[in-house]
Amino acid sequence: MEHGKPAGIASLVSPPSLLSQRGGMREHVDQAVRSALLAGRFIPGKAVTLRGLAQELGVSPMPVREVIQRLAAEHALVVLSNGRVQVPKMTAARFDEVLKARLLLEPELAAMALENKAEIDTKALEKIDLEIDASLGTGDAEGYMMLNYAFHFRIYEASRSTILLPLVESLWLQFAPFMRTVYGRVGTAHLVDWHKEAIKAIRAGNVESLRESMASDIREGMWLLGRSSFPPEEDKQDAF
Amino acid sequence: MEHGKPAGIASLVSPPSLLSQRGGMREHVDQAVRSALLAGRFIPGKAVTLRGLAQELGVSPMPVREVIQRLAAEHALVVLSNGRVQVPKMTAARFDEVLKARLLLEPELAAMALENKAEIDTKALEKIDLEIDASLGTGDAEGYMMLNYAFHFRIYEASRSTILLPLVESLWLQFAPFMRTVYGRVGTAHLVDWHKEAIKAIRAGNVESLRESMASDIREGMWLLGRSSFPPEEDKQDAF
DNA sequence: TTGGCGAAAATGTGATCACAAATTAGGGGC
DNA sequence: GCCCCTAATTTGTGATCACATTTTCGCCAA
Repeated sequence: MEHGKPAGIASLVSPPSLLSQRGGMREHVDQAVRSALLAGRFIPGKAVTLRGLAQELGVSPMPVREVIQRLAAEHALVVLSNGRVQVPKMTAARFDEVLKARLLLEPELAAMALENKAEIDTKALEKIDLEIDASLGTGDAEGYMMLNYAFHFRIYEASRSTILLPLVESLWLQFAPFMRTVYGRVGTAHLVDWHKEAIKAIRAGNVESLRESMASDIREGMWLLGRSSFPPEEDKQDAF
Repeated sequence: MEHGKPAGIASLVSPPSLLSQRGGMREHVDQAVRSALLAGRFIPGKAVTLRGLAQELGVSPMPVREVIQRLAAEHALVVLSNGRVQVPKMTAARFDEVLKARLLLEPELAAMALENKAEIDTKALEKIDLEIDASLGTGDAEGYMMLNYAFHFRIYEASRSTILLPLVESLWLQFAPFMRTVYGRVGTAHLVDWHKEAIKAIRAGNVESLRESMASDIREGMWLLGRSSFPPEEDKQDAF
């Protein structure tokens, strides 16, 4: 398995705004790795090393250790039995379950968000959706993924949820890296979304319509991924 | 706010079986704290200190730090803005969401488990249910909670789930401490469960009946908690 | 070229230290 | 008694170190 720098994680390093607070370094590393995961800059199966990440982010290995444990708890990273850390590989079973979980939780979250309709900036959503169309046109997979994330979570955050929302975030962290690899193979051209229908449902205050728009968006977006082939289990994810 | 030792966390210290492996200390601490949380030996709002836990478990603060980050990522612990760590307090909003999430996920998990019916040891479930009745009779709240956890997850684990199951575990870690405080106030006498109906549904292979049994069990078990009063928001969970 | 053996490098883990920030305790003045 | 200010203690954070294990690389023989 070839190694190599995890491809510009440090690219989106936030200026030292709150880095001098308590846990500032950890927060910095956490956001950097999370963004990288969600944007698909980490390839499934890729090894993640403590000192590597630390050097790349310009911090000591210490905050990186804590962040890795944190992300491992959310199953965004896996710690093999030999201690090595890597981005988990997708399997057919895992994929089916992620789809099921998303369909259970995300429409519900959207419905909850609609109860605080005033907090949903549909104008901003339209802007994001336009940028999504643009990124699809240029084939910018990474940009598409971040924008798609922004679109969904701009809605979900209006739910003021403290339980369901973190669960869904964990799900996104888990399938995003795989998503990226598929887009790298088949491109983003055939992608269609139900964002415009969702915005319409929000404006109309139609909960049921919003639920169905989100469900359709998830189902069709994931369908493209599901038709793709899963990595062969050359070596087991972890040999206990 | 009074302090005090977190009450016998080290009680269930496993013998040094696999403690010399990689990450052995961390695994040890992780299981100890998780068990304590699920059994309700941590009271919501209680401060959890790094050095305190470390000394109690006979390890250096290092593995404790990683475990705390791990549990904080699952929202089983919260890291305040000043760095202090505590067991999160329950609020009405959080409680409603936990109930909603449980009703969405756990019946589904039980249904998935029934697809591997052979892996569900109904004989063991009956034994656990008997012990639950016994613990209710003696008012052993801590024992009841661990047995109730065992009952549910013995079923769920048959689902071979790698996505939904961890999400549900995160939920249990979040409401267990609160559950314990309520039992401490109102006792466990009025507790009724649908475990016998669930076992019957499993034996009959009746998926829909199992779903409803689990939903009823969750609803009625949580109803007792919901009627209880939530801690007044004397001080905010976290002052940013 | 290929397979395997041994040295060298890399990696995670646990421990310890120094430091800053926050909490707590104590004492003095009102 | 009550409040406020200061000192002592506690606590989390980041850094560094030593070590065992693992992986990787280089070399030699078949």
